[in-house]
Amino acid sequence: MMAEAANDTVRLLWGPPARPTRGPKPALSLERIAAAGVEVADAEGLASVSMQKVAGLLDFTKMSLYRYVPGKAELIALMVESAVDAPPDASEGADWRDQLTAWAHHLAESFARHPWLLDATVGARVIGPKELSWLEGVVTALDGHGLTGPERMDAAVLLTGHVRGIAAQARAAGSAATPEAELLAALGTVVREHADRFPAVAAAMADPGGRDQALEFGLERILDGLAALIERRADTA
Amino acid sequence: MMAEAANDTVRLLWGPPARPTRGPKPALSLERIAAAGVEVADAEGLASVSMQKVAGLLDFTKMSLYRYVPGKAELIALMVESAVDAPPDASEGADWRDQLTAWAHHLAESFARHPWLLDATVGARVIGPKELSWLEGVVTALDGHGLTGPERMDAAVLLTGHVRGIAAQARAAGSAATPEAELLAALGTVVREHADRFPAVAAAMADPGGRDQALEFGLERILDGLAALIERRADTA
DNA sequence: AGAAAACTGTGTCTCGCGGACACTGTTCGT
DNA sequence: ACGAACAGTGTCCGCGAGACACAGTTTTCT
Repeated sequence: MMAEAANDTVRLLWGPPARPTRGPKPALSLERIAAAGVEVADAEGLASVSMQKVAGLLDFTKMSLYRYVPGKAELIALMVESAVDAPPDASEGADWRDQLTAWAHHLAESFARHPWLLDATVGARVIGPKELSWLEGVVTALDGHGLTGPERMDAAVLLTGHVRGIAAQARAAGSAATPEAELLAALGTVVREHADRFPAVAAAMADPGGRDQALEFGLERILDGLAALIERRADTA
Repeated sequence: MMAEAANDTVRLLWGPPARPTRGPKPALSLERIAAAGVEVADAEGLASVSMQKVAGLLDFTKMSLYRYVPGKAELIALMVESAVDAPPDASEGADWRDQLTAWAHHLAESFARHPWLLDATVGARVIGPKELSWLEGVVTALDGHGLTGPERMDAAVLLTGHVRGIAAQARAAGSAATPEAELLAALGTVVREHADRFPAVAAAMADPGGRDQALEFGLERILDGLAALIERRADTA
């Protein structure tokens, strides 16, 4: 039964548009539904996405959505596929390092545009074509530099994890007036109050320095590390 | 009002045990409640944690929990603090690289023991002492190697992001019979069926090679990258 | 000592959620 | 023309978080 659900989702994300014949023409479409869901999530967060709200935005009943989508999980999967950008195509001229840099920046932009993607892409789920093409981008960029298949996949996990971490941090710090900023301020207060127990963090937070370099910083470290490995492999080849 | 909630949570996680005087003695404690929550989450996942279930496990009414905890968010914050291990203390003898390696492995173990920590630590939230001490661990290990405060914090984000990514992947692949494995199998099928659109991923997945190296792989790359930076800083000093 | 105040645990209620199901109305293939 | 397949609706259920009023218990103040 869980297998059925997985198959349903796979068909929704990967299958053909599903062309039935008889009966009234559907007034809605997966695209419109997904777009409405994205609109709600962008405005009020993923937690506020409910069948009611999405249907209401389209001037339909909640239950009518179930004619298109088996359940909420599938709706969110569609929203992810709809909201995530297509990865930059691997410009053949650029070397792997430039390609991956562009890749990471584009992915970070997707997360910045739709912060709820962070919440929607946690945990086990069926992956869609667009999401998979991001993975493909990394693996392609690293092709032919002496790395094994699993190693290239690991590199993708590494890069994705970093961009996600940065996006999470950016969301917490972003848009000064949001309740999230409240929490960041609370963290600062707490650290200052307990500076004796957390001297290193307290000192590091007091230390000025160009902020907003977090994406770049981690990215450069990762790419340096990959470059070192690639060089080592080239030497021993 | 959101600020109130944040302050409540800070007080719960950071404040003193809160010693009231009058009235009947509380039959419960934050520790027992958090432990019960952890038990539910370990057994059935974070999504199954409800006030009802947690209260039932303690043979109490749902509403009695609200005498201890302002709401569900705070309960989960307590659960996180209760479930996460203490970071390894910075053995003075070891160099930063060994310290961070141990750090990453220990953190990964926490995630392995309590997979729901991945879900519980997404998004904006108040951070507790134990969680903060993990951050302190990284910043301390990197102290005195020419890195600025923000850079050391960025390194922590980088490492945390990686361990999280690995934990997420491990959870998806783990315990063969779970529904999660179903999804992984579905991904394999999909990639094989669309090998024309995703040749690099298809090839990489077909490529054999020692699996379960993902944590090590990314960690080595990150540490190599950090080592390169540290060396560069030492040269120009 | 006694009364008032503060606190704990409970029962009841509301609202919003996801989803099942039966029903009416529409459209197309035969 | 007629019946099958399909679209959208209304009603219903169970579960979740949380508000609130209440009864019982313990401390503190007069």
